[in-house]
Amino acid sequence: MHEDGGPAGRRRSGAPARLADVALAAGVSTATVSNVLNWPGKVGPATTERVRQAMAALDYVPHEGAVRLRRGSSRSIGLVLPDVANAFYARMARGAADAAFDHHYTLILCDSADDAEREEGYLAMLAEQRAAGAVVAPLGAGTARLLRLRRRGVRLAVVDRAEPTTQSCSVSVDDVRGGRLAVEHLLALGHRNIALVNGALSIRQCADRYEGALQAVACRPDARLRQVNVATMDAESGRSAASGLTGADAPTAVFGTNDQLAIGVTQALLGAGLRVPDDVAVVGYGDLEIAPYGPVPLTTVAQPVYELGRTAVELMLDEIDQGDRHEHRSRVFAPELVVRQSAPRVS
Amino acid sequence: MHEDGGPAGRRRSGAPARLADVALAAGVSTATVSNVLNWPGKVGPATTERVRQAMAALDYVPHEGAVRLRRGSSRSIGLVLPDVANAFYARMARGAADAAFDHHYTLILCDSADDAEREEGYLAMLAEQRAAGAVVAPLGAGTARLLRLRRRGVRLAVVDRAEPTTQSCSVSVDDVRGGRLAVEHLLALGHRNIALVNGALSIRQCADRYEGALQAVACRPDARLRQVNVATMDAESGRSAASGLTGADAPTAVFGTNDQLAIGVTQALLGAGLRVPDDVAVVGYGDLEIAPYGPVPLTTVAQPVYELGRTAVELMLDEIDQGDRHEHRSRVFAPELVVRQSAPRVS
DNA sequence: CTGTTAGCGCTTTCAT
DNA sequence: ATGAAAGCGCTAACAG
Repeated sequence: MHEDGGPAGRRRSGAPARLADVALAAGVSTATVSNVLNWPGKVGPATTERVRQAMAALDYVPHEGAVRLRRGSSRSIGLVLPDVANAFYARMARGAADAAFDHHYTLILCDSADDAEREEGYLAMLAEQRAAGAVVAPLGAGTARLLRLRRRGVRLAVVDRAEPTTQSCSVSVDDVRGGRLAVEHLLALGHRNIALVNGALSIRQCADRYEGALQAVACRPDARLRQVNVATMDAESGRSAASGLTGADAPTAVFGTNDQLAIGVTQALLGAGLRVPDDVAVVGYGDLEIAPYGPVPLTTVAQPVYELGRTAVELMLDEIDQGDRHEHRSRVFAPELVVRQSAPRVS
Repeated sequence: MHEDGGPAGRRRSGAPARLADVALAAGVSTATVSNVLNWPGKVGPATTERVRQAMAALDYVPHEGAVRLRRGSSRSIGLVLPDVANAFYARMARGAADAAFDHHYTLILCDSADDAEREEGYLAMLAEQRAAGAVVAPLGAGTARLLRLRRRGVRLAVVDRAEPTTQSCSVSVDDVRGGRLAVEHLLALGHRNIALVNGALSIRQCADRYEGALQAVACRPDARLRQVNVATMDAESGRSAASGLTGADAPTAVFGTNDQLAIGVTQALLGAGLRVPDDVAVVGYGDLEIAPYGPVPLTTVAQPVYELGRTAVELMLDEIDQGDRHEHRSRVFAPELVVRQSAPRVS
C-alpha cells in the first residue's frame, strides 16, 4: 500500500519533511514535536532545542492543509469581484489583501470576469475549500447564491451594495452624498446652470449620484440642473454628450458621474475652443488613477476604496471570531471632494 | 475524544455534511460515494442515482482539503507581486487569475506592498500551503529566496526579469525593442533632435529602454538623442524635466520612458505655450489606463501585460504536469507601438 | 458492482 | 515532561 517505508520508515527522497521525520531525527515522539510548535511551555528546553535543530536540518515546513483538517478550521478567505484589472477593484483588492495578511489569513482571488456563471463557480469552489469567509462584490442583484454560501458555512461580507443588515455585513460608499458634494461645490463656485452627464439610472450608483445632485440644487431655487444620460460611461460617451452642451444657453458647469465621462467632456469642450475651468467647470467622480492626468487635472469625488476592501475583510473576520455573538453591520463610507484645476476652489 | 457521535454516528447539527453522512443516507459505503464522485463508470446507475439524491438532500460539498491531503496533490498557486493596486500588476493578476481558473487551480494573492520582508513571509506561507507553484514578480534581485521555495517543492515562474533558463521559467517584455520602437517612430516622423526623459539606469527596464533608444538613433547619423534622468518616474518629475527642454536648441520630440513621465512632459509643454504634437511630439511607455486620457491622447509603447500573467501561470502549470520532462523557458514578449495623437502617424 | 480498511500529516486527549 | 494512539474527511487498494 505504501509507496515506500510508510510513516515510521526512513525519510522519503524528494518529498518535503513531515513532522514524523523531525520526530525521528530528534529522537522524540510526534506529539513532542507538535507541542514544540503549538504549546512551547509544555516541552523542556533541552528537548525543544534538539527538536528545533532537527526542524532546521530537514527544512521542515508544517503542512497547513493537514493542520487545518485536524483542527477543523480554515484560515483562508475568498475575494470575489468582477475584474481586478479595473482600478476600483484593484485598489479594493489591495485593502483586502493587506487586511488578510495582518490577520494571517490567506486570500483567494476570484475574478469573475463580469460573468455570472463564473462567479457562481467561484462561490462553489470557496465552499469546497471550506473557506472561512468571503468578501463579495456581487455582479447582479441576486441574493440567493450568497445565502447558499452562508448556509454552507462560509461567512460573508458584501461590498458596494447597501445590504439589509439582517443578511450579512456590508460596506459601501454613500453615493447620494457624493453627488451632493460635487454639485454643492459647483454651486458654491457660483454656477447656476449645471449639466449632469450620467449613466443609466438603473445602475444604483448613477441613480444615487443623481439623487444627491438633485438634493444640492433643491437648496438653490435659482439653480438649474439638466440631465444627459449616456449608455456607456466612457470618454467617448463623454465627448459626444459634450457636443450637445456648447450651443446657446450652454451650462457653465458639468458634473460627470465618473472620471472617464468627465474627461471626455473636458476633451470635447477644449476641442470646441472653450476653456476649462474658465468658461466651463467640470467635476468628475471616482478619483481613480486617471483623474490627475486629464487635459486639466480633474476635480472629482474620491471614494475610500482601499478602506472598503480592508473593512469588508475585517467585518467578516469579526463574524468568524465572534460567531453568533456577531451582529451584522452596514458600514457606509463618506466620499470626499478632491479639488483640482477643472473646478478650483475660488470661482 | 469525539465531541459527538463520531464518524458513524448521526449527522452533526451545524457542520456541513461529510461523505460518510451521504453514504449513510444513501445506504451505501463511503467507497461507493467516493466512486460516484471520482470513477463514475464503476457504480451502477441505480446506486448512483440514490447517492446523488442523498448528496443533493444534504447539500454535500466535498472537503477539498481532505481530498488533497489524501491525494497528496495541491491545486493552488501563489501570485506574488509588489502591488495589485498598480495598473500593471492588476492587469497581470487578471491574466494569472484567468489562467488559473481555466486550469481549475486556486489563486492565492500575495501582495508584498513593496516590502521585502513581507514578500519573504508570503513565500514561506506558500510553502506551508504546499502550493503547487508560484508566479513571482520579484521585488529585488535576490534569487536565493526563490531557490529555497523551489527546494521546498513549489514550482516557480518569474515575471518581468529575464531569468537564466536554468533556474526556472520566466516571462518578460523586450524593453530594448520597446525603446527602439518608440524612437524609430519619432525618427520616421522626421525628428532628429530627440530628448529621452528616463528614470534611474540602475532600474533594468530604464536601462533597456535607453539601450533601445540608442540603437535606433545609431542608424541615423544626423539624429541626436539627449538624455534627462529623473529620480521618481511620475508626472511631477516629467513636468520639471520638461522645463529644461524649452529653450534654444529645444528638441522637437520627447520620449518619456513611462506614461506618467510623458504626460507630465506634455502638461509642461502645453503650459509653456507649445503645441503637442505640432511643435513637439511625445511618446510614452506602458499604455496603462491613463495613456488615452492625457491632455493629448498619448502615443505609447504597449506591453502585453495580461499575457504576461497568463503565460507565467501556464509555464508553471506545464512544469507541474510534466515534472522532470519539463524544460525551463524564457518567453520574451514583444511590445507594440500604439499610435495616438501625441505623435501621430504622419509627420 | 460494492464494502472493508489503511492511511495522507497533523493535533490532542490520556497515560506514563 | 514525554509518548501512544485515535482520528479530521477523504481515496484507493484489495477482497468479496
